[in-house]
Amino acid sequence: MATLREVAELASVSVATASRVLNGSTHHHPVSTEIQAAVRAAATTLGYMPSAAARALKQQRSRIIGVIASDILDPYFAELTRGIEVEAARAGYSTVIANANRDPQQERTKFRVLREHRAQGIVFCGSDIEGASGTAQLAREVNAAVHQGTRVVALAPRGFSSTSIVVDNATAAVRLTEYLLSLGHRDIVCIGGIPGLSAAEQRVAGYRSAMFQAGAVPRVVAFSGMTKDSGKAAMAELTRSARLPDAIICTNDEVAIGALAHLWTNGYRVPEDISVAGIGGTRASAVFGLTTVTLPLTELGTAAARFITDPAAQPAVPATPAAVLRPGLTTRAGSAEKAVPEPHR
Amino acid sequence: MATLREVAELASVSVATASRVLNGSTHHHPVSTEIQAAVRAAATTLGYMPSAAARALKQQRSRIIGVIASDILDPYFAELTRGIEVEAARAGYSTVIANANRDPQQERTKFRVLREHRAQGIVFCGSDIEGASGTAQLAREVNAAVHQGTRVVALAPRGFSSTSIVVDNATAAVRLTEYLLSLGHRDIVCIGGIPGLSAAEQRVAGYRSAMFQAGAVPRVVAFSGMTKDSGKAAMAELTRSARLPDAIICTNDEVAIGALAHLWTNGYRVPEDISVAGIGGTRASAVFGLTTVTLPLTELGTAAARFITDPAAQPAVPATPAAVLRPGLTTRAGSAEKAVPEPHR
DNA sequence: TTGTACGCGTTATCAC
DNA sequence: GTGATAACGCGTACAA
Repeated sequence: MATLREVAELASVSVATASRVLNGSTHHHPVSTEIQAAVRAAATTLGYMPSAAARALKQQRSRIIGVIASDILDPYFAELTRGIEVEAARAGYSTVIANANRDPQQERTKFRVLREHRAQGIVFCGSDIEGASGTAQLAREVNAAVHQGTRVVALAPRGFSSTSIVVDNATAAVRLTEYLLSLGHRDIVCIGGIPGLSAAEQRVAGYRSAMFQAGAVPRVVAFSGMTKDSGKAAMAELTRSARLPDAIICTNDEVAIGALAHLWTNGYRVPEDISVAGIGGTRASAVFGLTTVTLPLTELGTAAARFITDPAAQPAVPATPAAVLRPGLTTRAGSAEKAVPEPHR
Repeated sequence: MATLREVAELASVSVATASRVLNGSTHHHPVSTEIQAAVRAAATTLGYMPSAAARALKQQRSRIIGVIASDILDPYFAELTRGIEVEAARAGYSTVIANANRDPQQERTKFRVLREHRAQGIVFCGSDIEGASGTAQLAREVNAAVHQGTRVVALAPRGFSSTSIVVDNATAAVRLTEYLLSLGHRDIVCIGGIPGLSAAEQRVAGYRSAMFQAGAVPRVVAFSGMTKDSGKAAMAELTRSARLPDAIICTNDEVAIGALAHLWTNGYRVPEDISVAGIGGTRASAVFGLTTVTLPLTELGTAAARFITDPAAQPAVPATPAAVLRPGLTTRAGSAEKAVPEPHR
């Protein structure tokens, strides 16, 4: 690939001039029109493309935002990622997305690579798994990086000392459970998600506390995953048992959609036979008319990106946008059929 | 961030020695055990992290694979991306994923950024939109890059001269249509997708030709998008019309799932009232038991990544894996209820 | 076994 | 307005 030097030679000017024309501040450092034309022509014929590596080396910064997504196949993270990406592009930054497959070891690797590339900031999408092999080491490494000045943002509960922009998962689950109780449901079962996953645990805890509060008996099943597949499997298990519960609360929308898939493809009617609800508010949930708590995914991503790109926002941590209960078609219609804003923090 | 020089100074050795220790070329260039320990200790205390920029500049290669995804929210591309990423990581490469939002202008921008970073190869996930503003320019730029030696792989039909690993969309649609006809359906409607999108057009063309072949009348509706939302909207439109068709063929799984969402949430029974089929074979399609043509997404991604990471595969273009018809629960059970392998190319 | 010195492509600081 | 030239951090011939 052609270098600046070659362009300069072809245009019979110095590299400095070529640099000024092609990458630089012609405004602060005027170059005559003819020479500008000559340089541009040379660049075109040579197919010149500036080297990001050389520029980063010289300027000591990268204009790169690193994103470590727990599972890029989960629309929850895909939407977060998209929010980050849009805002980053607006500010002239490139986004590097790395998929960690919910594996702390992979998170560590990706984190290291991103740091080697001198990413200006690194965003973690997805919470940690307590006790998983590598979680503690990752936390140590992140803490060290933060201490060194790297900007790290967590968009989910994390056991390290980064900036965090996190919704209140427990409260979201409480509101959702209260809503289902208000519809007259008592036998409400919760499908659990991944054991140890902080966000899931918080949601389950919220469900439990709301059930206790109402004098109802909580029942949590199927700590098996956060995907449609695991939701479907959990629902299949439940339908095999003697009596169907009144309602199902799932730790996220994907699990809920998986549960719906099982019910629909097996002749059950929702919500007549059973109510189903999720947490997240992904686009998919809207398509299925799922009752859920919408978390402001795009806004979370935007806030994270802005925190990294905006040098002025140095100490200020962006406020967490509110989660909102969105009643849908998958729960029996009730009297409390209105959106309940949930401010917090 | 600490540099190699600082590490060397702290360990009282030369930068050359420090480099040898920290980059593991110790095998070809032995360093005494004590000095190794000293260097490593210094690196740890200083929190040394090698600069990818400096290394790339020196070594003239990046170990980066760039991926330009048409729509990261579409699981089709997410699965492709994941396939690329896994194989890339296996070979010690980092994957940079860029989302183009189906916009040729954004594709151009991302492509340029990836080239500036001297990505060793760039993979396009998603086909082009004929006639869209920017498509022609993008093609010109890609052709120039290819001509210059950049490895570009397209995983969907594209109007430029890159390597391409593409499934035969037309044949996939033909097989699917023939299958529905074999079930006794005659009034089969096709939901079209995005106008001008090559992959969608090819699939629609396959549907049309199979219908003509059987003496049936093709009807294509709703060229509005490739998302669940657009599938749902198209289905809503169809259910408003006088008579429901026998079956629906959708250009991709997302649209089909959107159609199913409308049917299920409005009391229709599938496949009793109407059959629905998609193309793609994403995980989501399996969860819903959708009849579809499975395209080997992971394999496509793997092949693309391997083509880029493996220098030996210089001229050889990987063979395209086969697409397979997968009858599901969303089409009336018939006599031809077996998977039909579809070899091609 | 260890050290010296050069260059990768770019930008910034000078001088002219 | 334009041109030399010195870094930026690293890897690697080559020398010792």
